[in-house]
Amino acid sequence: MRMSEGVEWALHSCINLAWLEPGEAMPAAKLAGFFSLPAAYLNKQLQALARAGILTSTSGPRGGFRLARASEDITMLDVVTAIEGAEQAFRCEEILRRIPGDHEGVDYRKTCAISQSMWRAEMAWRRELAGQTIADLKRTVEKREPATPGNVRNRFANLRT
Amino acid sequence: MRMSEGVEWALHSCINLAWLEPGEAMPAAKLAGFFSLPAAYLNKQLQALARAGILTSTSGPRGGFRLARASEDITMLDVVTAIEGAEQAFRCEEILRRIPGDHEGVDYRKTCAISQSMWRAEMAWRRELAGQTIADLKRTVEKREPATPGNVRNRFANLRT
DNA sequence: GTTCGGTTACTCGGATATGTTCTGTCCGAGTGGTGAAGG
DNA sequence: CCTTCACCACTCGGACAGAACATATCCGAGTAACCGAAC
Repeated sequence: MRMSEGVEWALHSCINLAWLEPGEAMPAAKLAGFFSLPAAYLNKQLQALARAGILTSTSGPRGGFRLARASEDITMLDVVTAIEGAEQAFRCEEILRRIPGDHEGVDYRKTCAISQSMWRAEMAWRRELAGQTIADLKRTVEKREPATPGNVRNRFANLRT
Repeated sequence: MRMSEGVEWALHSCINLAWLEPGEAMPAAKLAGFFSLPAAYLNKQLQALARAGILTSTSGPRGGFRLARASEDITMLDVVTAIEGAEQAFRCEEILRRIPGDHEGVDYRKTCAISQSMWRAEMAWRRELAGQTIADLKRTVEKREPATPGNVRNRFANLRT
């Protein structure tokens, strides 16, 4: 069970976008250059965020990506779900159904004790992620390193390509 | 992010083992036959549980697998960890380190705000799983369907191969 | 000076390869039971 | 009848393929800025 590395990239990029001027767009190539990431692949992750309604994309010169809504309204869970998909990590295959007998009208994904416990655990995980927004992360960093927003904007301005 | 299907198999098999006579061993082929699973592949998962100290294995006739300790002392987290490995799902690649500057003595896996939040979420997930033992699952099923332990033993007795 | 239109550079978006992990299969090493032979 | 021993079926354990997914790359469609010419 391994989470895609794209989640880390997406979260960092969202925070960086939150530090830009409101309405300012940043192309994927620059967002990738910030962390020396492969541009085309980060682009793919950002597309997923756009499809999920977290970012909006603009084509052409001075285009790029920007946050589709306030950073207070984007949770970490939103980003994780956009990249990883909405499905649970544990997917009950209902192997109980493979025992001979009557399984009519039974959904073991809901009734199997194992499935229920796994679901509870996953909900606890989601609850934690849903309780943390991009704005929260931003605030945490700014409190520790107040110079960060300025540094980020500077680095973007000086990035070649 | 997808959890191995082997986790589901392993948990169901552990519960089945808990319903056997104390000290009774069950070969992988029968444990697999119970759910019509591929025997060799389930065997592989059970080997992982044995390596983790959850099961003990015996070779030769009348051999097989049995629980290495009381079902009260085997948590769902133990089983998940045995199959999936001990590593976190989210693995911080420390992309912050790829920004020019001084990163001497900094471990972003511990200090990065994103990594910390992901870690908290994962701990919440683990806490849930660690709070549920095989004995708990067993009790839940027995309460709903008291005939299950007998049915399971019967099915094992009548299984060919 | 203003407007219009063509050109151009830029950006996203999806289609296409490559590598890694999960899934599934196979066969050999070791083990304990079993049964026949001998005392 | 009891003991001994060789044989054999059984079981795990790890080595070996195939499928699915994540990673990485490339190129085309569309768009907005820009520049020059005409009015």
